[in-house]
Amino acid sequence: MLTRNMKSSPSTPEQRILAAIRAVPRGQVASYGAIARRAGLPGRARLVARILGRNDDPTLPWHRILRSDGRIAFPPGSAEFAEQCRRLRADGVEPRNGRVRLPQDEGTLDAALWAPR
DNA sequence: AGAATGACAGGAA
DNA sequence: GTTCCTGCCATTC
Repeated sequence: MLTRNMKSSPSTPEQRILAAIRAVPRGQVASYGAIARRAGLPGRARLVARILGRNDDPTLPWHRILRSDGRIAFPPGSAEFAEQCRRLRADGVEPRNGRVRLPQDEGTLDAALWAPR
């Protein structure tokens, strides 16, 4: 088997974060912090942001990731902001003044179901 | 090595 | 319910 790094984890933090993002179903959203949690990296919300910024995979549902208060992370009026609104609507999610309603139990139930092994 | 930066979070005002 | 301010983490100057 391809053990890339003998003394580090089987999958890189980045890999797990990307997996957690891909796991968010259409019509649902999640915060940066929630993604980090599900990836087994609590407190690394800003790492999630960094990954997304560098990401180039068009199939990645990046638009489903929002700030903890449900607000879109891009500056209002920016092209990316508009694009994210558009893609959210395509998912059936209606952004209200740049924000959406996100799940109330992001840190509890999800964390349990996504608990790293 | 120290300071600045960023697709953030959480509690205070 | 919002806006502000401070704390955090990792990366880049």
